[in-house]
Order: sequence, then C-alpha cells, then structure tokens
Amino acid sequence: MNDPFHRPEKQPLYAAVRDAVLERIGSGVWAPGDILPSEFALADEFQVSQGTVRKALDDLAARNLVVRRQGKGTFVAVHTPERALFHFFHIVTDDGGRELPTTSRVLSCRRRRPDRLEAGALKLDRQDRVVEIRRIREMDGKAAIAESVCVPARWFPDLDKRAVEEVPNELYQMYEERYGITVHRASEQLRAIGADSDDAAALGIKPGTPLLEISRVAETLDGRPVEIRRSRCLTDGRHYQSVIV
Amino acid sequence: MNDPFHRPEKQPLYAAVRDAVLERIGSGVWAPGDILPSEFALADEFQVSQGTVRKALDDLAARNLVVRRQGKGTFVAVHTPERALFHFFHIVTDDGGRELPTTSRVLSCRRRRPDRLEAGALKLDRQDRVVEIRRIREMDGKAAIAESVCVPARWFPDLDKRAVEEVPNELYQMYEERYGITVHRASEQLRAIGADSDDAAALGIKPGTPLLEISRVAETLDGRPVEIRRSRCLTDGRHYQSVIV
DNA sequence: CAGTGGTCTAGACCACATC
DNA sequence: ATGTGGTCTAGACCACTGG
Repeated sequence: MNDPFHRPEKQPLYAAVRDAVLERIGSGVWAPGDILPSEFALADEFQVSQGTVRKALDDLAARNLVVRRQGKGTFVAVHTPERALFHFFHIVTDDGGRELPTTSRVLSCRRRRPDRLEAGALKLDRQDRVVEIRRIREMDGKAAIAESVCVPARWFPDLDKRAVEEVPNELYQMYEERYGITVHRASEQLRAIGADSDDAAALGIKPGTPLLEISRVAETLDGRPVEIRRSRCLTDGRHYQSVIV
Repeated sequence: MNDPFHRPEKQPLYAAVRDAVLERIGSGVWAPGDILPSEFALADEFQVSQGTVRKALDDLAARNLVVRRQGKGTFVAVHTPERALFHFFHIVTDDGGRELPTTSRVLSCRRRRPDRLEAGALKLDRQDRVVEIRRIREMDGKAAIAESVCVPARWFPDLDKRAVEEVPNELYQMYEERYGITVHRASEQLRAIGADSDDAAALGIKPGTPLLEISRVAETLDGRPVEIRRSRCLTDGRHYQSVIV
C-alpha cells in the first residue's frame, strides 16, 4: 500500500480521511470528473465507519473539491465553463445580468524570463521561463478588458506556440484538460488606475481614463501559484461583484 | 407555545430545526451574545435527536450566525470589532498588512427623503425618510476614503442627532448595540471612477484622479436591506482584497 | 432491482470549561 | 464533579439513479 493513511498527532479521524482523499486528488490518482469509491468502500479501506467518511467527503464538498450526487456517487470537481465563470469571473452588468466576454483577441504570446515580481509571485527562479499572453477581451461587442496572463513555462510546455492560434476566453478549462493543472482558488487585488498609453490604444479610450485593475494570483489544490494575471477593466455600465457573508 | 415548529412539506428535519432557531434569533428571542440552550435541551424541546440539533447548529455556525465553544455552549454571533473588520473591511496595504482607518471625520449628517435609487435599494417609499452620513476616513494619517452612508430613518430614530457628535469608524457594532439591528451580509459593486470636485477637495487630490468606488448594500438576517454605502477610495499603496474559492 | 448518497436515531467516549 | 460541544460508531430507513 503506497498510502499508509497516517494520522499525525491528535488530528480527528475524519480530517485524516479527508486529507488522504485530498492527497489522491492532488496527485492525480483520482482526476477531475472521476467517480470516487462509495462511502462504504472508503470506510472499509480506511477502517473507519461510513459516518466518518461521510463527514470527510462533506467537508471536501463544502470546499467545491468534490461534487456529491444522490443515487450516483461522489465525483472530483471539474472546471465546467459554468463553474469557471461563476467562481472566477466577477464582472457583471449594472442591471445584475451576466454578460460574458465573447472574443479574446491575443496581442502577443511569448516565452521569456520573469521579472522580479513575477518570479516572486510564482515562486520561480530568475533562470526559469514564463509564458505571457497579452490579450483584449470584448464584451457586448466592444473592447472591455486588457489582460496579461503569466504562467510558468515548465508546466505549460507548448503553450506559447498553441495559444497564438486560438485561446479560449476561459483559460482554466484548457489548463485542466490540456495540462492537467486544476486551478482551485485565487486571490484578487483591486485598484483604480489611469489607463496608460498602451491600454488606452487597445481599449479605444483616452490615456488617464480610470480603469479597474484586478491583479490575480491563482493556485492549485496544494497551494502552488500557477498563474498571475493583471486585468484592466473598463467599468462603464459594468462592475465587479463581490458578496460578503 | 408561540413557536409550533412547523415542518413545511418534505423539508429535512434538521432544516426545520435550523429555521426555527434562526427565526428566534431574527425575532430577538435570542439576541447577539446570548447563549442558546444546549443541544440536548433543544433536542428535547423539538422532539428530535441530539444529532439532528447538532446538524442544524453546525449549519448555522457555517454561516457565521452562531459561534460554538467546546465546553461552554453555543452563542448568537456578535459584531465584534474584529469580526466587523475581517468580514466587512477589505482594504489592506499592498504589502499584505491590515492597516485600519483611524479617524472618521463626519462632514454632514442629515435626515431627508431618499432619491429614487436609494428608495429602490432600501425598499422604501418616497415618503419615508433616510439618514445620510457623509464622512472622510483616514488611513496612515491621510484622508483615504470619502464615504456616504444611508439608512432608513425609521429604524435609526435619533441617529441624525447623535451621529454628528461622534461616529465610530465601524458602524455595525453601533447598529447592533444601539438599534438592535444586526448586519449579516452585504454585496459590493466595485468600479473605477474619476474623482469629482467634492471628493477631490475632501481627499486633497486633483479632480479626475482614479478612485475605487465601492457601492455596498447591507442586509439583516432576514434579507431586508438596512444600509447603502458608497465609498470612494484612494488606492495608493492599498488595494481591495478579494478571495475566490 | 441493487447501489448510491441523504436523513435520523441512539449511544459511547473524549476534550474542554466551570464550579 | 458536572455540563458543554466534538468525535466516532452502528444501524435503520428514505430518495434518487440506472440497469
């Protein structure tokens, strides 16, 4: 058995089960979309009661890591377009509707060394390489977001060649399907800035126009940063929606 | 018994218990800070097992409505300054620190009729009155946020007189202690705007300077809107922090 | 029909807080 | 010592899915 199911210290049983399952998801034993063994099967394997497995899986379900379907089973969560948009795209129209970016016009896509900030955020060495995609995203037929996306080249080997041809508007599904990398959480920092001359030209506005800048760091399951992204958004008839509970 | 504990339709038992407890919290039978009856006492009253009560209370705890303390009991959540800041104040310094607004300089505090937007957001009639507080909040010794807060006068009877003297930087604890109104959730809409002449003067900047505008609608337990707030923030060495899970 | 997750119960024991 | 919530177990039954 390569998974001895250690229970470090005085951690509750269900937490140990949860972490063991998480470990297997993170390491790819169970990939996104896969069905997990049933609660009873897991209980038997880990030598705990079914109720304990249930608590572990409920915990994972609460964090959007697995999806439970009565009568069918428990599945590893996948980045459907719906999930990606609902969780990771927070720009909506002022009347509350969800208007989605349609086209994604790639301006450039190149492989280069990271600058100091990028290397720090992505935990890379200055010798490593990153792939940077710069693009314009349109909403309602008009340029709305100027965006630069930066990922470690090591994990996305041929991205710089492929991306220029056709990059989907939502990247995370592609990360998962093509490179086996699942984005699980992200933190965003928002600021108001004035458009620089490049962004102004790309967005068809005057330099200095107020833009909403969103700086995102996205992480995998195990907390490794996999992407940094800086979006400059025209908030004209639109806004960034945030819910506080 | 004025609380017959109805179970509408095929709702699970624990959900009925949860809603019954929620109803008593919302109606003030159990106020913020109060201790709830023990799990066994509630189980006895509702004629269900202790495990079912546990699930109901765990659900409420997951929503920050009650706080469970092993060995002590279960308490109705209160707006401590820590909770208020952690949950409802998202401006942090760029280096990740939590720098808090110190002073709150009230510019005006008056009672008036709501405009159309305010009436709509607060679900008021145009005949009703609101109290509007306009203030400047300082961070690191410098004016950082221009803010206007608007609440229904009916629920905050003497706020217009009291507020001008001394308004705390965090209002929600005052709402709770003085007016028995608990803010439970809020939604925020963020935009980039250019400073108008008033804000520019108040913040000591040039008109047109990019500002982060945060429009918040805050709600009580039962979902009634109790406050709308529009903050214009200088994001200079600071940003709005948002976490996506 | 069999298999899955969802609910509900009952009871045992543990960890913590208070007196 | 007593009472609280936290964990864990075992078993029953329900609701949903698919063959």
